[in-house]
Parts: sequence; C-alpha cells; structure tokens
Amino acid sequence: MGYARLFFDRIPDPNSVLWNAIFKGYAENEFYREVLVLFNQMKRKDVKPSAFTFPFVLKSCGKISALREGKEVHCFIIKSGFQGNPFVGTTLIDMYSGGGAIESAHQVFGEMPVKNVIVWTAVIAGYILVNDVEHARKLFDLTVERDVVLWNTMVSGYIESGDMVKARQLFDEMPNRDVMSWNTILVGYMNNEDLKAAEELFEVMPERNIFSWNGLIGGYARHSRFFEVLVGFKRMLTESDTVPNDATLVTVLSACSRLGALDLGKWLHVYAESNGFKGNVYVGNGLIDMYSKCGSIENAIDVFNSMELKDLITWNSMICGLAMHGRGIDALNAFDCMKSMGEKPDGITFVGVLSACTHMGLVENGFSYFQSMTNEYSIVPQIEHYGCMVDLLSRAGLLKQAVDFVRKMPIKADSVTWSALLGACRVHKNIELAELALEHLMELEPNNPANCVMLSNIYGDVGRWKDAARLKVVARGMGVRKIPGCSSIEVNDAVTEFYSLDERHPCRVEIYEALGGLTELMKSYGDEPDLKDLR
DNA sequence: ATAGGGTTAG
Repeated sequence: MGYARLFFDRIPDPNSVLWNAIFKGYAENEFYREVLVLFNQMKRKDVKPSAFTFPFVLKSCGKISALREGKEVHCFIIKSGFQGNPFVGTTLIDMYSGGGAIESAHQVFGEMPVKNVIVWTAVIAGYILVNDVEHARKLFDLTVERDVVLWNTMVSGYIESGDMVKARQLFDEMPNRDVMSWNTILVGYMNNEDLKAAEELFEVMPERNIFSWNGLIGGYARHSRFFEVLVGFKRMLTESDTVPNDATLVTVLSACSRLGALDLGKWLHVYAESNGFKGNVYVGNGLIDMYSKCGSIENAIDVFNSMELKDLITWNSMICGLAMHGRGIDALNAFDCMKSMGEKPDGITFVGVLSACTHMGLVENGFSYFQSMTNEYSIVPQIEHYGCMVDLLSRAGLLKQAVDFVRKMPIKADSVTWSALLGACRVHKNIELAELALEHLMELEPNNPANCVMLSNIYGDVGRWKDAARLKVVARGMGVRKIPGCSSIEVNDAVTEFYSLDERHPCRVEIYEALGGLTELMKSYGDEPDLKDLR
C-alpha cells in the first residue's frame, strides 16, 4: 500500500476510478480509517463518487464501528442519488445491522426499489445478528427467490440461537446443498454439544473440504477432546486429499500443548516450515505456546526470535510461557521490549506479567504493574487479575493481606481466587484462614469435594486427625468423586494418560521400581522427597 | 473497481 499511495499521490487529478482503486487497496488491507480520511479528501477536491465508491467507504465505517460517520455517508448517498443501488444498499444494511441499528437497516431495506436475493440475505443476516431469529424467519418466508447462500444463512441463524432441531429441519428442506451447507450444520452440532451427531454427519457428507476437516478437529479441540484432535488430523493426512492450512495446524498444536505431545509438536514445526507456513503469525504463535507448555522453553524462544512479524498474541504467548517456566526476569524484559516495539498490552499480557511477579515473590512490583493497568493502559482489571494479586500475596506468605485484598476488591472473589488462598494456607500452615477460604468455597462450589479434601490435608499436616477425617466424610457426602489430577506423557509416538498411583499400565511393576530407585537416588543427594500426598 | 454464508492462536 505504501507504493500504491506514493504513486496515487503523484497523479495530478485522479478521477473517481482511481480513487476507488486506492479505497479498495486500503479496505482490503484493513486500513479502514485511511479510507475515511481519503474519502473526505475526495469530497474536498469535488470529485464525484461513483456507485463503486460507497461500498468501500461504508464497509470501512462498519469495520471500525463509526456509525456516526456512516450516517453522514448515508446522507451523502441520498443527496447524490445512489440510494437505490443494490450494492450500496446491501453495504448500508450490513453497516447498520453490524452496529446494532437494525431499525435503520430495515428502513434502508424497505426503501430499496429493487430487492434481489443478496439484499434479502443481508437484512435477514442482520436480524440474526441482533438475535431476532423469528423476525429473520418471517422475512425468509416472504422471499420469492432463494439461493443456497440464503438457505445457509437461515440455517446458521437457527444454529446461533441454539435451536438445532429447527436448523436440521430447514437443512433437510433445502432443495440443494453445497459443502458449506454441510459444514454449517456440522459446526452447529459441535457448538451445541452434540459431538455424536457431528461425527455421524461428517461420515455421510457427500464432499469434504478444508473447512469440514477444521470444523471436525476444531470442534474436538473446543470440547477438550485432544486425543480425537490428533486422530482426526492423522485421518486427514492419510485418507483425504485435503491439505492442512494454518487453522488446522494451530488447532493440532493446541492439542499437543494440552497433551504434552512434544514429538508430534516438533513434527508439526518441521511440517509447517517445509509447507509454506514459515512466517505465518498464527502458526508461529501456536508453536510458541506448544513448546512452552511441553516444557521446551528454549525452542519457544527460538521460534519467537525467528518471527519477523509479531502480533499481540505472539508477545502474550512468550511472556506467559516465560512466566510459566519461572523465568520471571525474562518475562518482564519481554514486556519492556514489547512496549518499546509499540505493541499495546492487553488484559492477558498482565496475567503473564503478574504471574511472573508471583513466581519471583516480587510483591511490590506486582502492585505497581497492577496499578499501571488502569493508570497507563486504561485496562479495567478483571477477576483473573484480582485473582493474580491474591495469589501474589498468598504465595509470598502475606495471607492476612491477601484476605484484606479480597475484602476490598470491587468484584466478588471467584472460586479460583479462594482456591489460590486455600492452597497457600497449606504451604504456610494457616488453619484459620484456610477455614475461612473453605467457607466461601462451599458457597461458590458446593459440589466440589476437592476443596474439602484440601482442608482435610491441611488438618492432616498439623496432626489434627479428627478434623481431617471429618472433612473427608463431608467430601464423600457430596455424591461426586473428586476428579483425580491427571497427567500425560508421550512415549513412542503415542500419548498415555496417567494418575497418581495408577495401576493400569502393563509395565506398572517396572515403572514403580524405577520410581523407587529414583527416590533413593534423590535421597543419596540429600533430597528428602515429601511423600505425604501419596497416602 | 462494488454487495450476502464456514475453520485457527495467548
């Protein structure tokens, strides 16, 4: 765009076609503000816009939610007699409904002399966007011409409102379906918690494209079914001609992160580099996160350094990854570096920054970063940030201050916050505050036995066995079993889950013998393993 | 040279 603009600026009296070309360039590259600035210049130079001008300008207004400017453009359109143009009208409808002004969108629609199927689709999509499916359906029933896009729009309207029955009914009524119709209903089932229906549909689809595969794999990922993500990806590679794209890789990388599948993650890294994804910001971000969460922070840093283009998520992934690995200084340095590169931090950046402070015990620094959120960056701290502060104080052993902080918080503390405090009470052996934390946790999560088990363990630590037993009984009385903490390890190209004291593995005897040997070895180095939790 | 539908990351 830089060169295009230089060239444009040297044209003595650009006509409307040339103006439209520069608008198109800026709109396609998401420089929406620049489109509006240039449109004003065009008006000042008295160049008459054509019907082609307004779609670019209106789209830009919509994208940056500049409804006020959009209305001015609308007036200009009426004055210059373009309001009947279907292209202009459609973009007006789109802009108004995108800004929540559905009445204005409907008015534009009503005043249009020629309503083709695209105009109808735009206004129906508008009603869907403002959660008025019923109104959308009424309009749909009034249409005389229906093409596959209109049908798909109405089907996805029902899906977004959570009504899969109506969506499926309409899908079955469709005179003809394209791949997108199938993909829409597939993702619909996935997002409305019916994985089985989605899986069955996937098997009978007449045709699949990249969106079908990503819909399946991405749906699994959203439901934390990470093994299925890997299985789906392997199926895609072996039994289809569809080539993975960046969205596919990002999804599979996130599954690797959660499963600790470092070898597969490394394979994906090589695959990405040799298949044209070098320099893809999405994939790079996924790789940073995968390497961090799989324990390989050095590889994460290498990916980070190799990325020429970085966005907010790149920085956030790196900062959070470093904090996660206890490299607080590096995390805070990265934060400074980010600012000097002109990238604006957001709420998630501060989750990383605050947890970096927590792991280094930097209470005062943590507070000044917390203050800077509102003072310097006008970011309103959310519950997770208050939780970070409670965690910061708690882990530093300042339990009393942590409770005071909770009392002064403008938001009600959630279970994560109280659990952080409860966990720290165990380390710092503070029974009184542990009991207080449990009281609140019982209110917030009355059916989670983990909280009672934790307090029971704290009693056990200090030898109050009666109280410990009493709370174990309470925990058991909750009717649900505590979900055991589960971990996973990648061995020989497969990921295996395991629990504490797991007896399921065929090699359990050898595994526990090796663990016993390691424990002895640690003792010989003077380390005394704390085996309390293995009771 | 312009308008309506689907997937991804912290």
